Amino acid sequence: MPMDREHCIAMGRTCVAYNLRRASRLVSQAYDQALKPTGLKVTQFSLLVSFVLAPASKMAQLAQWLGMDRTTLSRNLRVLEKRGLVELEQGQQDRRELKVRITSDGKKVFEQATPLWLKAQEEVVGGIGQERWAELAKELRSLVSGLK
Amino acid sequence: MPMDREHCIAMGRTCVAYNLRRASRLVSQAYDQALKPTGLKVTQFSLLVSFVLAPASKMAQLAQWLGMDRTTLSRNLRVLEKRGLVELEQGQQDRRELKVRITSDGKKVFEQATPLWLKAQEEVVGGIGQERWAELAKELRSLVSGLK
DNA sequence: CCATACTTGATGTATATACACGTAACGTGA
DNA sequence: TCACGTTACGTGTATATACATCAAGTATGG
Repeated sequence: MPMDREHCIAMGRTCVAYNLRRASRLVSQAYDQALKPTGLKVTQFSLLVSFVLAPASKMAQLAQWLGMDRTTLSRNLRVLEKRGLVELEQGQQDRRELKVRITSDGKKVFEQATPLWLKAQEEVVGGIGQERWAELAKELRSLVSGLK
Repeated sequence: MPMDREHCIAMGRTCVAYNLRRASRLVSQAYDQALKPTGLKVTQFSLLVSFVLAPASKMAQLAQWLGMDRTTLSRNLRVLEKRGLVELEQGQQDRRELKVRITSDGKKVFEQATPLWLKAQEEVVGGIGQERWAELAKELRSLVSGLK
């Protein structure tokens, strides 16, 4: 395998991991900046959204849905728990299970964060327009639908 | 700001940060898996590519190009340096500057990694096809071109 | 020449991420 | 009922990421 300049340029332009990671670094920074008044990072905001969508869901299930390792979700949850934004409850039938629920404090912060999220969203999407982003998002989901 | 189900579904489908982060988690896992025999993660492979492309470049410059915080690059470099894949050299004129150069060991690992990278690349891109990915990548770059 | 502002990179701290491995609880067949 | 495999989650460890802050070198106006 050659290591010449042309080859490296081609890899930089085409590598899916590199291009996605770079984009997500930059985009996450924009959202984190916007959410700063709430003390939330966009990762945490996304988790709150998923708890509202799927209340009292099991962690493994949630992790699968988020395309995230179980243990990653576990640790990300602890951060929100420490801040009192979510509660973990042991399952009734199966005592191994942990159900996650957003607290009233969590709801408050979430509602405070939503307009800030929207501002970041508009700023970022504004670069290419909603239609192009909708198409892009669809393609992205298609790209990763076969993985894992 | 409402917190109803519809709203949350819409946020999940449209949030740029969430969709990019999710995609990059899944994609990175695929590449990391493929690169495992080399002990490299795809982030490290990408760094090696950039050192070949821009030999002896300054860290701040490189970080800017990679859309990465200076301090992130600094720490990621240390990992490669510990493994002896890159060397850091103090600048001649400006003693603050650090120039990064890939070592011969680094080249060896890079050449070993390249066919494995290609395999992951084909697996991931295969899901949608090269043309659609090329278009997608262009849109992605356009999306983030205004940030930072 | 020097005080000061600016540049370059490193450190402290915190979160995000995943793999390998460990532990407790559940289910099941003998 | 109990031994064993399976399932659900946590821990240890390592890397990735960024912000706030610090230290040192450089540039510049006086």
